[in-house]
Amino acid sequence: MDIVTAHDRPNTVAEAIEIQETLRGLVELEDRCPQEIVTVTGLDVAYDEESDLIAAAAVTLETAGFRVVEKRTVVSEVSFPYEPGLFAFRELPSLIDALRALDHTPDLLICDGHGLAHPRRFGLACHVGVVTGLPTVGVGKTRFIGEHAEPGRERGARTPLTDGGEVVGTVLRTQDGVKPLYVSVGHKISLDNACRQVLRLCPAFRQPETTRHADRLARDTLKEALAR
DNA sequence: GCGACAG
DNA sequence: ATCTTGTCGC
Repeated sequence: MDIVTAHDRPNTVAEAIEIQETLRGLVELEDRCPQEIVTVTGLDVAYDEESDLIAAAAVTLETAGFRVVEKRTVVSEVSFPYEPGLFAFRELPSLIDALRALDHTPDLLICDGHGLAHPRRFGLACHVGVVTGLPTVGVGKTRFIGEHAEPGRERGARTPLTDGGEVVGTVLRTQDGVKPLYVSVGHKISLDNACRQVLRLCPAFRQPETTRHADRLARDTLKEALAR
């Protein structure tokens, strides 16, 4: 698929923050998802502290049946340290390369990190969305910012995630009794639709099928790369 | 100044 | 993210 916007590689924390402040203005909040979301791509990475290697995976599924239709992986060296609020700069280069290698452009991207639920309202999901021009959803496993009430224990239960008086995401229970997921808008999708899609992608487990596939593929790819 | 802090 | 055994529950 084509990548519409080039992404900068900052050399300092201050530079990275500056880039976020600039790109945040490009996030589109209007839902521009197709009526029928046929394919969804899950993104995830795996790291190796010793070698500084990072393996990124992009797996595209058909929403009807969750069949894998395409998958790509990329192994490279990390170029930015982990910094809360800036970790997009660590994963972005590899993720974008994996996406670029896809033959078909998906209808939606599911990211393993927050979107608007970020200190500067520009988490990984927003960054991926702006760079690809595609609708993206941010799915976090733990809270980063904001406050929220505990959602009911049943699948589908949710409570708003608020920060500084504004709703920045939704705390969504994707299975009965499991820890909830933190869903937030990345780009070109409404929070309501984002939750609907995430719930649809979680028919049996806590995490979306897309993320589960990408997570496993990234891990296996890294292990294979380290074995040689 | 003291905690909190996506992956 | 990753390091890790046993163990509770379906």
